Amino acid sequence: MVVFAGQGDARRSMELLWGPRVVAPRTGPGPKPGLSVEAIVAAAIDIADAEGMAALSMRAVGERLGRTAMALYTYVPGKTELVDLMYDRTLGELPSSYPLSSGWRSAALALAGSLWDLHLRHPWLLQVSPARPVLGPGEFHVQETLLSVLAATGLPLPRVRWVVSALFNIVRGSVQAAAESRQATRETGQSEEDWWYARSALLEELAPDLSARFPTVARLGAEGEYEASSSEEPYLEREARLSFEAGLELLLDGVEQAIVRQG
Amino acid sequence: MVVFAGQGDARRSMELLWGPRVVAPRTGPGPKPGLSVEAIVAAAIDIADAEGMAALSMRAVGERLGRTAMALYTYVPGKTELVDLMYDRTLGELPSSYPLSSGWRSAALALAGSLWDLHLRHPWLLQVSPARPVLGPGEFHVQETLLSVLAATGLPLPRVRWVVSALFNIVRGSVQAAAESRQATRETGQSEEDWWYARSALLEELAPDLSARFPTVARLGAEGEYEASSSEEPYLEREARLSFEAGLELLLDGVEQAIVRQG
DNA sequence: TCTTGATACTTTAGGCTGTAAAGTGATGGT
DNA sequence: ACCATCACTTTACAGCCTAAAGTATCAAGA
Repeated sequence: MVVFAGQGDARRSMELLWGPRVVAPRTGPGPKPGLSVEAIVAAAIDIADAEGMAALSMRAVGERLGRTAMALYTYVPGKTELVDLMYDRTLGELPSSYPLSSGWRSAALALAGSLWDLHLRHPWLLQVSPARPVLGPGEFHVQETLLSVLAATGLPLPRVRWVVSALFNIVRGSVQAAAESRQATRETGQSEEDWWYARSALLEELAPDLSARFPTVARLGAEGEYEASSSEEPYLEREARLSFEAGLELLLDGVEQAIVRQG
Repeated sequence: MVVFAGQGDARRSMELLWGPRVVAPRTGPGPKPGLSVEAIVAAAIDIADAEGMAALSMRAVGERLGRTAMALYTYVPGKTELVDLMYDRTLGELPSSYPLSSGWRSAALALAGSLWDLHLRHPWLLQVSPARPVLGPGEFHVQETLLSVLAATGLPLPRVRWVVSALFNIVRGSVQAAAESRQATRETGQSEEDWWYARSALLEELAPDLSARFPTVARLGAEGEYEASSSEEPYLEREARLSFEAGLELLLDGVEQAIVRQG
């Protein structure tokens, strides 16, 4: 059974999120701190970037900093809060300037691209789903950036929020496909081609009536212009990016129409 | 370091996914099986539905069936495969019939609604992100349903796939917000109102310059017509549903425009 | 200068997890 | 009657998070 943070822990979390990131050196008795919250968060992010969220343990973070796992508890209340900090600090990386001089649409496209890049650099972001919003500066920063760019559509702000939410979800969903494919390739050491080849052989054998049961899927597969990844970009990753761009354009077309309608 | 399934395990997984769900009673020496893969999967789904993915352990599933954890390994290779089965069987629940008689748009809306309901009934679906597609009958069923409904737009199938992907992502993203809010309320025992109240007081205290740093967010909060949940539906859940519906309409507007454009 | 108390960090320990390996006991075919 | 087979349990182990206790280091007060 998971134990949840009480009132006091909530305060502690918020202080870590919003407090000063460079702490004044301690005065008074006792040894000086050898670490800092920010150093711990940075180390944790490095691990998650390089080896995935599954490899992120307190031991691993401690080891990377030359300490034991328990040493971290001097700085951070627990793993949950550490992950919240990783999440919020990483969101804070999103570039904030998207010139509206060539219109809101191109600004929105650029912003969506930044979001995509951010998630591809830190794919574990997608596995971190705080049960409730973290309410840290990074999360506010992302919301502010999205809202302010899309407010340039001239739509009323509550509707802009819906657009923001749809855009955000399209980005996250499609980048997830790209990131997972990349991670699977790295971790299994099996290329997409090998994986597909083995799987489709198995499918053929175990479900020979596949194209009768799922005709549209089969038709799509048959029409598939698979063109064995002529470029560097792996097939699934490319597919994910294309579907991201296409879905985004559709959404923005809808937004444009909404603008026209309301006059 | 995570160890990944080799070739043989892939076969075993696919057999479990595609094989007959009612196994013929064994002949030959030895005791008769007291459980079945389907019973185990059903028990696991029950646990995940009721207590969340974090509460799903092999011990818990075994206990629910009156066995030890290890008994399950007679039927299922490991927890990974069990989760894949849960995922695929649950996707198979999606209703498949969406009459196109009143047009593709209303069919698409109904289908999106079904997807939303399915995810709200089984919120753990969102936490299960198989590194690569499971390729089970349930997954195919969902793809087939989505593709066949949206193929009625008349767009070329590859473009339909992009629409499907965007629609799916909008549903998943917004239902995630709803599900997480619901889960947090259940697990913490703290209502949304209490949570917000405590948090906003803390924010005010720790980040007094909030509305200067994030003016658009602040403006949205100020214009907020929070109307303290007059209905039964909690605020965040209602917000999530509204944003789902609005985002979906925008996307479908974009699709309609694409149809017109291509003539 | 010696003592005191605060504090960074380590050690130990406990309860949880998934699952490998070995043991148990019932069953049906020979 | 024997025996191979197979469902299931027991035991064990490595890993996880983290509570609690112990240790070493430092600054200030007596």
